Order: sequence, then C-alpha cells, then structure tokens
Amino acid sequence: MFRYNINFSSPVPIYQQIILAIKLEILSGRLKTGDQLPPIRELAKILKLNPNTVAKAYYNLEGEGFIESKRGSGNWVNYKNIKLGSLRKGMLEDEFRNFLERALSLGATREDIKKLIEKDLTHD
Amino acid sequence: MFRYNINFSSPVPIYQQIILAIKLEILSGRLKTGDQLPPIRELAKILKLNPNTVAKAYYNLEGEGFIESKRGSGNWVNYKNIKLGSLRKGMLEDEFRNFLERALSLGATREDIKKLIEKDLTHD
DNA sequence: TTAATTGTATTATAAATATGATACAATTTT
DNA sequence: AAAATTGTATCATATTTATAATACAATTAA
Repeated sequence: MFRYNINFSSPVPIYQQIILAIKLEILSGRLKTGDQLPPIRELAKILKLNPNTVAKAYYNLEGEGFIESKRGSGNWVNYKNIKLGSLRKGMLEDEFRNFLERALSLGATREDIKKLIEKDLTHD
Repeated sequence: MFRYNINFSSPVPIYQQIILAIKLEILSGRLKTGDQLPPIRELAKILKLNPNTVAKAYYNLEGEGFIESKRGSGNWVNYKNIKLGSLRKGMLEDEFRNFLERALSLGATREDIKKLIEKDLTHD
C-alpha cells in the first residue's frame, strides 16, 4: 500500500478513486480480512489529500461491508459477507462491456478489436 | 442525432458527455463536414438540459476544431484540420489500455481476458 | 422590413467535491 | 495515569458543474 495514484484532473471524485483502489486491492487478494489500512491522516499525507477526503472513502467502504472502522484503533479489512468471486467477475465483465461499447462507437470492427488484443496480450 | 443518452448519475460532467458523443459521431463518419448540429435550445430540449450546458459543449467542440459556431445560423461540423484516422486510433488504444489496466488490477490473467473477448466477440 | 431563429453573455442560485482548521471520543502505547 | 494515536464531527471557504431567467447580436425566413 498504496499502489494507486490519484488523478486530480479526472472527473471521478478523489474519494471514489480511493474506494475503487482499495476494492481492487481486496479483489486481487493483496488485502485480506484482518489486514489494517493506513490511518486516515497517514494515507492523506501519502496521497497529499485532506484527511476528510480519505475519511469519506473509508466511511463508504465500511458502509459497503469491505472494512470496519474502529475509533482509536484503525481501519480493518473485513469482507466476510461479500462474495469476492462473483463481485470480481461482475466488475470485469462490466469493464469489458464498457470498453466494447466505446470501441464500437469509435467505429472499430470486432476484427479491429481482436487484433488490438492479440497485439497487446502477446508481447507480454 | 441524437444517438446518445445522458447519464445524470455519472461523475463525468454532462457537457463532457455531449462532447464525447458528438466526437464519436464524427469519428464514426455519421457526422461529416458541412452537417448541421441541432440548435442549442433544441438539443437542450431533447436531452432535458439547460441550454447553457449544451452551449458549453459546443463552445469546447469549436475550441478543439471539430465544429464552427455561427451566430444566427447554427453549429456546423468542420474538422478540416483534424486527422480523424490517427485520432480514432489513439482513442481506441487509450480505451483498450484503460480496460487492460483495470482488468489486470482485478486479478484477471491475460488468459481470462482472452476468454472474455472470445466469448463476447463470437456470439455476435 | 419585420419577425423568427440562433449563438452569446450575464447574473443569481444550488449541489457536490475538496480543502483547512479545530475539537472531541475511544483505544492503544508508554 | 498520562500521552499518543486514531476515528469522528463541525464550520468556513473555494471550485466546478448545472440550472434558471434574461437580454442582446447576428443571421435567416416571411
């Protein structure tokens, strides 16, 4: 932590970017139940943000059942009631659908997309 | 026109959504130099927006060299100084890079992505 | 020529986001 | 017990986005 950068010029609110980043850490398995997140003030310092912004992100993550916030102690990963597998699958499919829609809107054919993918996925 | 819907709950500003939609129309060839865009008030009515919002979108499109605004006459597509081909290619590659990055962050392997693509692109 | 259409400009208001400063409450550390 | 750490809460301010209501300017249509 913290593997992600804040994009200050993105229309996506910063607190939403933090939420997504931490969800991705959990979905990828890099963060597990029992792990502690950086304290609000610390993460704010790392990302050069106001602590309130980080607090807002953590507050929402708690509401969604990904973490637990304990005053005086910190923020702890805890997703016992969330099925990570189906969530990950759904998010991946959403991302692909969005990409496909945009690509087709740009006038790309399905062949164009296949080529793009082959090109990028092979020279790993 | 108008093929696109406004997503009012998206963090992407409405005027940016309009800009993107019209760029896509141009890049796909559905809008060509000489075509007229809907008048500001009319498009605002169609999309249930304030005319100021549409005006802001057109204003930016003019600044980027995609259209020309003529008082009393209307807004006219004109992209004579823009190389649509390379622009389209760049946008497509950007979209793919973004998708790939998100997919990998979600823990997907390159094989997972290939499968997803095969599945979706074949049953057309 | 007159009326209608169309783009442009201004002013006021509201909501969401983000910052800054400060204080308080619960837990942990010393 | 006292100090430090950590989450929570509040207030003020600024920016961006969007709406609403008007008015004005240039072109087009009647």
